[in-house]
Amino acid sequence: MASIHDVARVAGVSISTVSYALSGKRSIAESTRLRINNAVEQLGYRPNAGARMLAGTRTNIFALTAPFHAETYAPAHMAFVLAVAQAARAHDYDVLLLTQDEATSGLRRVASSRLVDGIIVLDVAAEDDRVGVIRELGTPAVFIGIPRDTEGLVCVDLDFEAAAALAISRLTDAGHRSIGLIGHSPGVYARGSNFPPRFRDGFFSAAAAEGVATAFAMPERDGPSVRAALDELYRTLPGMTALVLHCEEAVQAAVMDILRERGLRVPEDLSVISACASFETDHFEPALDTIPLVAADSCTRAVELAIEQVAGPIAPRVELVPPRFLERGSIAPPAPRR
Amino acid sequence: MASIHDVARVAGVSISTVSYALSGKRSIAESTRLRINNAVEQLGYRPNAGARMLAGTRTNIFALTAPFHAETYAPAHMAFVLAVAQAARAHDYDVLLLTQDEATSGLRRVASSRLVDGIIVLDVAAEDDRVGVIRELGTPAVFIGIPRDTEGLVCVDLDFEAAAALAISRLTDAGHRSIGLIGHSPGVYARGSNFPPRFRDGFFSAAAAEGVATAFAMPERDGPSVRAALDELYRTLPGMTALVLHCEEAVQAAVMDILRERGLRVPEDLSVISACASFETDHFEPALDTIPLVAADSCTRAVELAIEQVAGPIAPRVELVPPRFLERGSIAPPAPRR
DNA sequence: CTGAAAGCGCTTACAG
DNA sequence: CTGAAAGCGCTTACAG
Repeated sequence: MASIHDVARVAGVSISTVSYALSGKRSIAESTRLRINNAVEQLGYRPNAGARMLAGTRTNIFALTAPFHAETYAPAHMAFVLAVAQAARAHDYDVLLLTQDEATSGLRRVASSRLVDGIIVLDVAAEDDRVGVIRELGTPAVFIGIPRDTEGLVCVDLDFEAAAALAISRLTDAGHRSIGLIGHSPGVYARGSNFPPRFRDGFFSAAAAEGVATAFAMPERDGPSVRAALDELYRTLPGMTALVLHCEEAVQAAVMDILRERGLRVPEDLSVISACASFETDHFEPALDTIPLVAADSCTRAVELAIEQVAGPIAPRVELVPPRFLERGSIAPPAPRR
Repeated sequence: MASIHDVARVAGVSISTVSYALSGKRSIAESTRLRINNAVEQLGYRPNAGARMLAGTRTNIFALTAPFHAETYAPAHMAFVLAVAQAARAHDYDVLLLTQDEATSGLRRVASSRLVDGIIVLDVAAEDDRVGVIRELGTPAVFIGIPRDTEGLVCVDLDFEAAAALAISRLTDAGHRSIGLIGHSPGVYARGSNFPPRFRDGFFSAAAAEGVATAFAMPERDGPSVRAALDELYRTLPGMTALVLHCEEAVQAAVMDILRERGLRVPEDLSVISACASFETDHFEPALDTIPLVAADSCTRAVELAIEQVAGPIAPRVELVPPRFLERGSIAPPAPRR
């Protein structure tokens, strides 16, 4: 494997000139740069990663801690993992994957061995063991999600409260006064994941502010459970004219199937919004108005903030990404009572 | 951050003794070892990762190339990614995640910069660009999956052909002579992923060898498409008494729903086997006999083979993991024709 | 059982 | 615009 000495010899310069030419950290005569580039090309030279880490001030690796539990919804989880990896690569960073059985010890290990420059934290729980470890380590870190105590932390996330309020306001604008919410399974809330309660609470408080009647159900992902959830909503809210879905793709699909099966038309008989889903919602029949959870939005910003921290300390903060609304025609004025 | 020199000073020994004490590569007097361990503890010493990479012969990092496409089934993909990460950690290896937009260039980058000791390849296509790059690089690599041309490669995978044959033989043992197969969506086969055709072809050839009548359908994941697939199977195979499912969880769930809805009892009216699924199948009603795709099996073995290769070249090979059968009572003798 | 020293391949002040 | 050299923090022959 060619080293920087080989390149220097072939190009007829010193190794420091090669290093500076490649890093761009000082100006190099055009002719010199050309000879160096030719030598690099000819030898297939790539700087040794270990030597760079040791001599330089950074490793160009971020740790990604993304615990995966029984309740984790794989497609959304995957979308965030990939979005982090892609955002990192855009800044010449690689991503080291840490698993849940090493959640806190893995952070200690990679940070104190200087294997990584910083940490991106996914799947944040309200009470999250990783918070304490990261405070203690002092390593640059960004949370994608919001723990209960954000003291001293840098956090980025979709504004789930605002997303819920946006759903409510779109529906009230159309005249709806009785709105149901289908959330995740009870296990997801019990697990302590940070965003489902944020959406739920945002939903209830926005609805209360508007004086709107609400009902809430948390089905499991099987058909019978979804059917029961819909029954429950109609029972507690007989005049329900609109429905907000904040749940997995399979559950949303099941809801649409069941509505169709019962002859309930969307939006004529029921207006429906899909909120904070990380999957496409335009293949539903009909396509649903959606407030998307765009993994790339939060992850791109998280990587930027991590890189800022590598350069030097920044002020702790909680950055909320404003929700967007994609209109597809699944909202209509409420039908007269049947 | 404490260095090996600090440890040596506190313990009153040379740095080489510290290094050997920690690596266990030569015997150390009990009293010396104790002083060193105390110093390590007291200083919170962790060897610098970059220095180890540079001075040592290995980085203790594997690259994991796991491209993710529109057709990728996230839960299975995730299961394999995690299984690789866990298996790697069990051997003190970390995992660097490579994304699809850098599939081949990323391999070149991490291998020739000596950032990783080897490569684990997931989501292998029959014709896979990564095969050529890996042959050319000569870096230790293990494919989890089997490309068309395995010349010079080390591959591990579940024996999908044997799994299909096992499904057929269990059903023929019970007396079935007309067996349907519900496979993945056509896009999965078109994408060139290696295992779906292996299962399908194994199914057809085992059935042919037994003189069994077959039918095959490839639904999309929506309810209507699954319904149509079942209709198609019953139309082409009116005497169908058994069904093999080799498809996503949502599709398997939909099949069970539709059977129930049509009053078809499992196993009394139809025997069903779930084959090569990486998710649990015991929550179905009834629980299904299953030939599981156990991510940990292939991934553990893949990591072992990668580590062997780091120590020195090994013979190219294709290792097939034999399928297992989990009996749960969803097979019965065929019912008399209705 | 232990130590002194070379060397891994870079980066970056220091010097001109 | 360029070079000689120190140093990053380890591992590992070499020597005793």
